[in-house]
Amino acid sequence: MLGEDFFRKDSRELAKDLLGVILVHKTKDGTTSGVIVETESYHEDDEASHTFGGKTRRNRAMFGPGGHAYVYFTYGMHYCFNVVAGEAGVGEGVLIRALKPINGIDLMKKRRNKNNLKELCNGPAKLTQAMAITKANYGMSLFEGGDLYLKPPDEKHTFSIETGLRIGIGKAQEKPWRFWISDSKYTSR
DNA sequence: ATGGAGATAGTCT
DNA sequence: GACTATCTCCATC
Repeated sequence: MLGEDFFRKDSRELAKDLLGVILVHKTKDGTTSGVIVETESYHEDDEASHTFGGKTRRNRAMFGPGGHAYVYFTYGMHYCFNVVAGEAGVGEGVLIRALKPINGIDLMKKRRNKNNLKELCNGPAKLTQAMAITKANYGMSLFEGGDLYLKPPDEKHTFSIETGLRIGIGKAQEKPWRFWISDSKYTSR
């Protein structure tokens, strides 16, 4: 499992470091996991960030210390999962946008009601559905032995990282703060 | 392959 | 009361 220090860095740096990392969630129905292949960074100076206007009830987890989960509910039906970055007091984090499924694929198919492997986790709200991440995971630590955690890749594999414009936001779209593994077939677009 | 509308509810002004 | 860090379905090309 990745330790606390891994998360104590700038959100843009963390967004790149999270690519290739494995996200694991254990539930009573089984365990699901996948390789992170697409991320987006958000911080306080970013007009599009939930933390841009300061601390509120909804975003308070992002102002906590790095390595915790920030889960938000949006569009009346979707959850999205973020990894909080940096030091306590700074509101920054990384949105996990897409995964390559590894374990618990049958469970993911059942939860998503889809059979195509590429359709299971190729979007921020899709992966939370496939892995059963909800507001119950809000604020949870990702490095203290809980059911939701991150671990380094099994094997050292090399890949190149591409950077580009963010997706699905109204403000500050022009900021190149989306990162993905360039040859992955499991990204959101 | 691409595009638009609708669903649906929590959060903030 | 408006907006949303989205997805799915159905239309048309």
